[in-house]
Amino acid sequence: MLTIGTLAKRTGTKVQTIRYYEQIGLMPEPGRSEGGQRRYRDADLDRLAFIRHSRQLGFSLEAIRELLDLSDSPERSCAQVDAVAQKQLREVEDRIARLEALRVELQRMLSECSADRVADCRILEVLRDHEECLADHGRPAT
Amino acid sequence: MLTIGTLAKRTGTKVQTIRYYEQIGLMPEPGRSEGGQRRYRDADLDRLAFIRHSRQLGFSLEAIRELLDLSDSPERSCAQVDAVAQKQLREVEDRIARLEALRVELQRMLSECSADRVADCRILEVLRDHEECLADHGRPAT
DNA sequence: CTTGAACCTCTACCTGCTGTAGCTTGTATC
DNA sequence: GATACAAGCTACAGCAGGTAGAGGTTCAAG
Repeated sequence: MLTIGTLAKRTGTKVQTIRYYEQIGLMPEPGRSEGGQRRYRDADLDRLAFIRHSRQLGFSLEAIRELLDLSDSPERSCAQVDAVAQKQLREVEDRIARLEALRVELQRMLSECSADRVADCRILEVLRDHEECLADHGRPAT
Repeated sequence: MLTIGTLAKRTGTKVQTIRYYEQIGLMPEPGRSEGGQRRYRDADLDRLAFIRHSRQLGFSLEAIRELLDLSDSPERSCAQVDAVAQKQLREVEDRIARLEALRVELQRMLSECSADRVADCRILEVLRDHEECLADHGRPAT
């Protein structure tokens, strides 16, 4: 029987985060000690590790929920698992592309500014006037 | 005198967002009509455009606040402006690097899985076991 | 038996908005 | 002047994905 602190240490998660995952139904409600403290099994440790690792790969909690559900039915086709991962890959690629555009723009901005007074600062000028931008950055980059 | 809706349309911002910026002190409190509706000047439009454009380049509201403050003192050195932009560039580069690592990992995961049953799915295996990862992805990728 | 670390619940806060409810104002048309 | 309707107003709740703190209880070692 593992305490919440042990789980936290072994998976590199904060204690509060584990309780949060329980609250949103991502982790099951564990058993309790006499005094009411959470007591976990090894299976819970595995599940939490899965969640954390998926988070590190950028999956949303919703996607992780889906992956966990899928992995509970081992006889089903893994096409759905594939689809979830593909979607995640596309999202990551998207984000990279958008950030890349920002990077180029920021670099250009910085390289252009050689003024020393704020009044002549090219950076501020570019920020003031979208027209001076070459990049197409419609959405904020998340 | 411009209404909030006009400002919204011209800058591609939602009306609520403008009110939110006012609430957090990023936009000044504008004058009001007899009936209490906000009425803006052209300077407000410029300021909002600056904010929105900076947001599109990924600057945080805190950074934007700083940039706006700096641009209010045109005689000062623009070194600080430069510093803010540099920091933003570094953050973007960081995020790109982390996402790039994720991309590689996700791609590898996907290419390895040729099972059709969930039970044999490589993707789920990799997610279960961090050790199977080559990439070093300590933090979630934001 | 006492100490002190670790646990408990509950609530609020973070960023950067977005949406809704319920009401008021402004303006164009008749 | 009456009326219709868009657009404005305030206030509050909610999103992701947690994090922090208050104030109190339990567990395990010595």
